[in-house]
Amino acid sequence: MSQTTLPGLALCNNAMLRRATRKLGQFYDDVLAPSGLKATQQGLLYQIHIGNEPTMGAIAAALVMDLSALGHTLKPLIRDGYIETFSDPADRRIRRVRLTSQGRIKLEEALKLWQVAQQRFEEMFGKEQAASLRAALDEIAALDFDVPPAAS
Amino acid sequence: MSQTTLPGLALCNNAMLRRATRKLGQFYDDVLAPSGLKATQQGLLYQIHIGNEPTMGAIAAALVMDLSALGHTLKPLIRDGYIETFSDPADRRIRRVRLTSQGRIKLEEALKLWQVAQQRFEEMFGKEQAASLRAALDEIAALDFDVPPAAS
DNA sequence: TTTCAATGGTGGCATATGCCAATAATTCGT
DNA sequence: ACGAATTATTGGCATATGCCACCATTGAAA
Repeated sequence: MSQTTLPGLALCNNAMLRRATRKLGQFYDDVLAPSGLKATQQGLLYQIHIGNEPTMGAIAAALVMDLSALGHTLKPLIRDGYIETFSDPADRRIRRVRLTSQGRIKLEEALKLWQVAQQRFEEMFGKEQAASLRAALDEIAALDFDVPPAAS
Repeated sequence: MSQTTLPGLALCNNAMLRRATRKLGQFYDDVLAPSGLKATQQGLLYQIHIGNEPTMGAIAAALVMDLSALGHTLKPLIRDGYIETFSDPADRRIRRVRLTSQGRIKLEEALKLWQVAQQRFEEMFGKEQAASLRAALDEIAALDFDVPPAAS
């Protein structure tokens, strides 16, 4: 009877977010499977595609992702020949990323599948509700939890 | 100009969900850091705590998580002495999980920090909005994307 | 220009998650 | 009771993500 009395983790915003992410991620991954890409990879390719040979830092910032995490995540995509990186001639610390022609083809293929997943999900969840959910999620991603000390 | 014309990934429900999860996860993790637990681990300890010596399968189902993933995630917690598993006497295939006394203490400690994170987030995002967000996320976790073939 | 702090990445290590192929323990049909 | 089908886990391998330490390059100060 304990479990009916205690609050459960349904109150934790973070836990609920992760749980829904697992669920939705599996669905998008399933639909994208025929392309051989995971949803995260497709998103990454797309982000690179819409950027203008973006820098790693720019991509990481756009995705609210740790720079080193991004680096790790790019590796399989580089290995599989979908993207390539190159140093910015003006500042050799900077590395820019772009799709290879193979990457462009693969992205196009994956986008078709993505549309299927996206549509199917919104059909079940509600297009309106999906839009407001995305808005809320965007707000969260933009929140500025003030960094602790920052003794300037 | 490409990037101002093309839709960006803000339309992808899955990508937005992941992005928000990264952001919020980092925040909760930061706040929980003094306890030495990640937010995922705290959530797991809590889930075990409110269950009645739950089975691995029950926990995985509640969290909409792959059973093997759960197994992997439990390892550090077992290693650190916060939880322990034991076979169900009635069905030795089943393994049940429970907190150790050390785990109960650690969970209590982490819960205090969790409240701080939870409160701070809701203060910024809005208590009402957080509640409806959780409701939406719960709905997603409960969706039944009909499994493909299932030729019964 | 010599030096040094700041910027941008990479590599190592650890957790989070998933899929698939064993394994072990049960259950069931005959 | 025996062997097939089922159930509950574990282990191996791969991606997703983060933190921290370290290296290369710049830009600014002395």
